Amino acid sequence: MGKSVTIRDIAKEAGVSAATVSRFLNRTGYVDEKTGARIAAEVKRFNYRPSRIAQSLKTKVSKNLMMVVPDIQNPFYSRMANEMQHLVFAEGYTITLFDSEGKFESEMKCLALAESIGVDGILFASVAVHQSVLRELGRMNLPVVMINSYDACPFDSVHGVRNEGTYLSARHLISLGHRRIGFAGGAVGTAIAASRKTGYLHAMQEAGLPVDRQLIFEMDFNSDAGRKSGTYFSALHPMPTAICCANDMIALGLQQVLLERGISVPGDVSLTGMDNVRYGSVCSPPLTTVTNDSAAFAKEAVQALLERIRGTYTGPPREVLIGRELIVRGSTAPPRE
Amino acid sequence: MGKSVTIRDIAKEAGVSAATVSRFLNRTGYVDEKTGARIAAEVKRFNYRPSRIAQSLKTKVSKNLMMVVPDIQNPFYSRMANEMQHLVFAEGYTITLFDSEGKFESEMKCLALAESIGVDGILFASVAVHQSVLRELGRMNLPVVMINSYDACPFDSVHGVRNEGTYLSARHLISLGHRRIGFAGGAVGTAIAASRKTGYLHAMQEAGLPVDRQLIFEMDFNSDAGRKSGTYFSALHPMPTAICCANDMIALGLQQVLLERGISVPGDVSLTGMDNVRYGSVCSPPLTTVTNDSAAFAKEAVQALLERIRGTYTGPPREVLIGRELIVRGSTAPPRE
DNA sequence: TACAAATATGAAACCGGTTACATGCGGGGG
DNA sequence: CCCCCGCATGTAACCGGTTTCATATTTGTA
Repeated sequence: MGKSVTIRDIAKEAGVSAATVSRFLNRTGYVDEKTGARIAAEVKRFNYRPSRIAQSLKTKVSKNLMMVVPDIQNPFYSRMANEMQHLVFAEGYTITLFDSEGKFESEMKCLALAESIGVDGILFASVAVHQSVLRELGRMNLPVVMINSYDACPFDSVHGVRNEGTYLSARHLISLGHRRIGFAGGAVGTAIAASRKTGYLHAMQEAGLPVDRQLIFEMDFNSDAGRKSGTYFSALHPMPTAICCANDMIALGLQQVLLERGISVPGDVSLTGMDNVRYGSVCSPPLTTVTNDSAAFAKEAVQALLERIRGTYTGPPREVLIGRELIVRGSTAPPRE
Repeated sequence: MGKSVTIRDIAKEAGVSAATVSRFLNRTGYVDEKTGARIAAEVKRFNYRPSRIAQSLKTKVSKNLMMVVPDIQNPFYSRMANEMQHLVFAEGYTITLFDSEGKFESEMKCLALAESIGVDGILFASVAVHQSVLRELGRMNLPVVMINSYDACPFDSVHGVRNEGTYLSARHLISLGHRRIGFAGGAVGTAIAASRKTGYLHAMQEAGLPVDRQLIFEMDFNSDAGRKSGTYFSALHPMPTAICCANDMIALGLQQVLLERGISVPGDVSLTGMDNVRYGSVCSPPLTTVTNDSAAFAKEAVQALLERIRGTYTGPPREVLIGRELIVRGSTAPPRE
């Protein structure tokens, strides 16, 4: 940081007191037009910028938010981060980035950090919210918005409509005529993985289709897990004619294994993902998927948080649901007769 | 932020002065063991954390760095961001994220912001560094590390070996026996795009192969541009037997168009990318590419910056080069006879 | 034994803003 | 003519730490 020109320097140059400069800059209280012009000139001349740190100390408002994500490399979160940063910047806030890697110990550390650096609020995205995290958040008594965590919590939250994503993609497969539909799930034990599995089961039951436990393979939300599930499904026989994946990364990994083994997509097996990551549309065949509109998540979360911070809204916790949409691309087709 | 327990609260409870508490917590100056124990107990009891803001105001050290990236959604940068955040956190620093979208006006705004919030240093990644940005950075007199910007600058910098990436991939294509090799380039006018084109040209000339201007298509660093270049190249005849792309996103877009048109990869056309983004390995065929080790970028940049901040190094600007490696996967093969 | 050095602590100033309070001046209403 | 109010500005305290300086006690040593 180093030292820089202070409000008293400006005051001296303009021949007024620091209080007057402050009043002028913040448009709080009266200041003569002539005086203001002099101050403005000195501010410009010295390129003076008030120290946010000094301001924060006095006003107890840091204009800084903490953003916690489980994996900034995941396109869903990096998109969200991008959007959030721009939104809050427009409102004069900065964002301190913290990547928890989904580990609850890191989340705890990050809360301690948030407290010591003094943020005005927290945008908290987590795949599985631990009780002690909730307790700590409660104790801190800070505005918080929980993102994409399906666990119940006493804070404002924004997430996708529960179970909807895989419900939409599975229903799409069913409507194409598939009956033996597999499911490649995410990390067992997380609320989000459970929700995605439920969507699939719901679609199956609604259509009166039997659920074969052999056709369900659960592991994790990344492409490695997708490859493993590809190995699993391609060893089955008969293979399912379609596989509903809990997210795009799984689907991409799975697709790669199928293609390696000469199993055609969607000729032999149809595939659906979920999240609509950028790369799904660039693959061959491009992946049928369901949107998970991170920009909308960002917008709602930021808005809710700022309303809390500003006190515009003080009621009970609100839950914002982000709708989803099926995007049909090349990886799905009717089953071969 | 709101109000919280202060050092004087702790001091009062422990029956000492604030100065003693400060000395104890920072291990600066003498403090009796018994007294220390009492202080420690109160700190624990009240869950006291010193206010970073107050500390910063007095010490002029914010323990906060600004990270500027042109596109946090680009896997190269999100990986880098992830790595950087963890590295600096381990050293007690936080990161304020700023996404400039590659726009120089945003970069300027961000520097003003950096100055007012008072950061200890800047990790500055940019695809094309504008003169006024350099001037502003110079004026600010802050530790800076420039990342991946090939433009000359008076700061520490870390970037890939100039021209190396596409040189490696083009040479690989040549060694497979290709002679008509196309090039799909990035945004004309940026130093990085120029460097990648140069690598390709260098490999061609070294091998004594003619450079056909028809086989060079330059546009941008994303998959849309890749699709456009796919349209361009597939309309050519004869088509090149291989195309060297300036990055993976271009290659993925290009590959998609080729496959849509029934042009086989690598049967009809071999394809190389560059950056080794996660998704390249999941596509089919998986993409032959060149690493651009963002974790290494992060490590070197953070280390250089911290050395400047700590004054461990005070010499002239240093340039760290990150080596690259060819990764041969399924998208390249010898040309069909 | 006496004096210097080491140990232990507190008072108060300071960092750079904001803000409550005091003050002075000019004009309008009674 | 006096009083009160709106305007304009200054003084000083304050936010929560750190740090300098002073002071007191203990320890070490000549």
